[in-house]
Amino acid sequence: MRADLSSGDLARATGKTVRTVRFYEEEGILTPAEVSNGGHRRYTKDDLERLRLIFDLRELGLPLGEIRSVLDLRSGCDTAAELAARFEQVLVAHIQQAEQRLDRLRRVKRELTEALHAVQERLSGLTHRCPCAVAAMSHAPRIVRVIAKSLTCQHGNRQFP
Amino acid sequence: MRADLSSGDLARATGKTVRTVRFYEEEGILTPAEVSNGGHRRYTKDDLERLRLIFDLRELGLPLGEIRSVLDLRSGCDTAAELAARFEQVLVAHIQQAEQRLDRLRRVKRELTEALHAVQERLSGLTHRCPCAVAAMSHAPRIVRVIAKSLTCQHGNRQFP
DNA sequence: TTGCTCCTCACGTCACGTGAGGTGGC
DNA sequence: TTGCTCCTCACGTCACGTGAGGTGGC
Repeated sequence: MRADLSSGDLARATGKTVRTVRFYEEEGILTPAEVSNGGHRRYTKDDLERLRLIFDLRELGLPLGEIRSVLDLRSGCDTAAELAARFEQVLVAHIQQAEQRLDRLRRVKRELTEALHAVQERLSGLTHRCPCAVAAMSHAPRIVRVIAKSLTCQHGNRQFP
Repeated sequence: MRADLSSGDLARATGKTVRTVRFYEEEGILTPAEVSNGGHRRYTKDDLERLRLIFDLRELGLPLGEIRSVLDLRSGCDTAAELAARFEQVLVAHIQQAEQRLDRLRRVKRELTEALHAVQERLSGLTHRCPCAVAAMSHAPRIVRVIAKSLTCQHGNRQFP
């Protein structure tokens, strides 16, 4: 397999920086396939795939140490069967991590969306063109309540400028 | 409103550490409602809500600087209408952020799930009880391909121990 | 009075970012 | 030969973690 990708190519292909690629090398999780006489690194398509996997696992919130142990799954396994079992174990654990993150993110997105709708509905009425009116709603979304605490208007008991 | 929550209460209620709460105070985004004579902080229920919002926005990947500007939305707005407009703008932007994160996470989770199924299916057959057999599949999931690169077995051209 | 919690420094860490100054390669 | 990319230090930063040593409050 040809090693014809530079560190800049990896950075462009993944949307990250050259520094990040270099840092992963310092941490021992992505070694270039070749290094030229002048010190320029050369990577293969497989290295790019490995890098993409690293970013995927980072997206799940895994620290580099855990990612290293996933990538090094083989060492520490004496038989193919043991490797297969550990592989399955790792996959199940990280799918769970992904689910938990997804649940939290979905909840946050739902709250923000509810806030947006509440703000848009209330502000389309002409009577109260101030967010404090939205905050006064029963069951106003959290972000509306919190932002409203740090402000007031003529309808409240403090003054909005 | 009674300020009867300690920093430890906030930590317990959110599942984070006291140090994090203190750090947010250092950064000026969560000030205790009261401080006792002996220096002990006291927070209200509203402070807890504010803290929860901060964690929600952190979940979206917002840095503390941006969170500060969201919480300080009021300052810099001269009229209620301007505040409402900015509020809407911020909500739309952060809902988009959440969608992008959700998309990436869903993709990663799907890949891990496909990998798990591939590993389980292939390994239930008795012919090839080694993950290298899974990696040989057409369109094997990325994590399988990458892990397989750093290992081999009797079926490959290198040796699995 | 006894614990448990809380306090204040202050240094450590993780995952990079950001120049400064110099060289390689199509 | 001229740029553009890549290189190596090396210090900075962001969001906390982690003790050490001391005090507060039900």
